[in-house]
Amino acid sequence: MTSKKETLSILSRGVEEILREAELEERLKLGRPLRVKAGFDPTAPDLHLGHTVLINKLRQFQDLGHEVIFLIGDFTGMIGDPSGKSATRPALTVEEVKANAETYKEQIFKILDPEKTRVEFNSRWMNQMNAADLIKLAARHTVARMLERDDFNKRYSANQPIAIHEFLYPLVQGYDSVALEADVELGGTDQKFNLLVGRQLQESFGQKPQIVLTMPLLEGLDGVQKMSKSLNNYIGITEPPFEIFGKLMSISDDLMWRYFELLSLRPIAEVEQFRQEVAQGANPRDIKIELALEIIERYHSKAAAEKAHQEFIQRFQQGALPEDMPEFKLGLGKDGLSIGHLLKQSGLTASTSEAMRMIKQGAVKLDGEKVTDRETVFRKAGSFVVQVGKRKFARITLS
RNA sequence: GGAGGGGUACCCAAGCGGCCAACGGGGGCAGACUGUAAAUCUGCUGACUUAUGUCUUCGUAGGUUCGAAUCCUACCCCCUCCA
Repeated sequence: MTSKKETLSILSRGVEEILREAELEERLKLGRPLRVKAGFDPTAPDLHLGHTVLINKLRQFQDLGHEVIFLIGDFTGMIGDPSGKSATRPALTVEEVKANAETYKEQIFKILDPEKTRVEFNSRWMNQMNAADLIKLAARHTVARMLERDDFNKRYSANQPIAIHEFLYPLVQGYDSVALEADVELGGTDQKFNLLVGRQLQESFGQKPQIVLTMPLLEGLDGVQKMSKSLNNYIGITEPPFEIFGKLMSISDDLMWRYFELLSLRPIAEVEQFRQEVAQGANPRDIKIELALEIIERYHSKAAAEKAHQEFIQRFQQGALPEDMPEFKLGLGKDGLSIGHLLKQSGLTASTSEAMRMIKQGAVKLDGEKVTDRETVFRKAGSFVVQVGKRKFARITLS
């Protein structure tokens, strides 16, 4: 059995804010499993490591014996959200939501225990509501309080439009907590306001207000901006192991500690141990390898992690060629094939112009030999390996 | 409805008749250094069998001119102020 102090330290690891911590302590003392809820948008079922920060936290609750509710916001997803941000969210069909939900499950159960996870859809209770119910719900909150939310506030004072229904989203999310009688709700820091609406609504419905736990948004591979697909600074959990390995190895040492804190399930003491080793001169690279192994093992398998590690060593420490690389059979034609066209046709460069640039920069190798002559023309049949930069390879057969 | 400002390459942003394939910054890519680190330095960053060559690009469509991202006309879109 874990002691109360330990429990709290596990649960507060990496957390941005707990509202309110005293309440959490108190509720833990009740000795019953707490209902822990986290909501997910049904539009983007492709999880990356940034999303897993929150899910990891759910897992920690689960490990401590609490009940985790993975809530899919299909009701709101089916309405769509035409307002606010730059991109309009498209309304999803029932089928799409279902398909996305399945994908979600597949992915989250690599972290969560399916036996101990309750998956819910908020359409279950929201579809029961009629207009009068919704208005009654809306009556429980005020415009002034809505305007406290940062982005509403900014838009309001900047005279930018706020559609009425935008006020309804926090209400619906908050009502989810009422419907589920949640004890705890997790969310990203950007969700703080919505989570607090949940607290307030619960209170107004005579429930004990949920404890709100916000998780930081994970920095992406660049170490600065939040991890997101559109910024292309992410690691998807379904990516091939070797890719994940490589991406993790290329993060900065500073970022590595951040990732340990938020992505690793190792005890903090162990991470502290690593820190000390590095302080005493250990190569941070080797610690980074530990991180990469752990993460690949979770989303793939131990064997896959080992294999990625081996391949990494061979590729980058011993300079070996990758095991599989794309193969191309190209025709020589009457006048032979120029190097520029070869690179373009094999997809190693986007255009012959780019091919020429790459050669000029010394990035192109033929069987390990740097190509210096941009006008190289192949006239004889044969087979060889072409490399562009550090990562792009292809086996070419000319005939 | 009225007045004004603006739309330039992946993003920001100069240019306002020729020297503009378009300054500068960011991002990205490549090279050096390394631990595929990070940071730093250097180069590249429209396409075309690379050529002191051609073609396409500055919201869209036309026009003026030997010549336009730059001037004119129409249209579309965005922003600010007024009603």
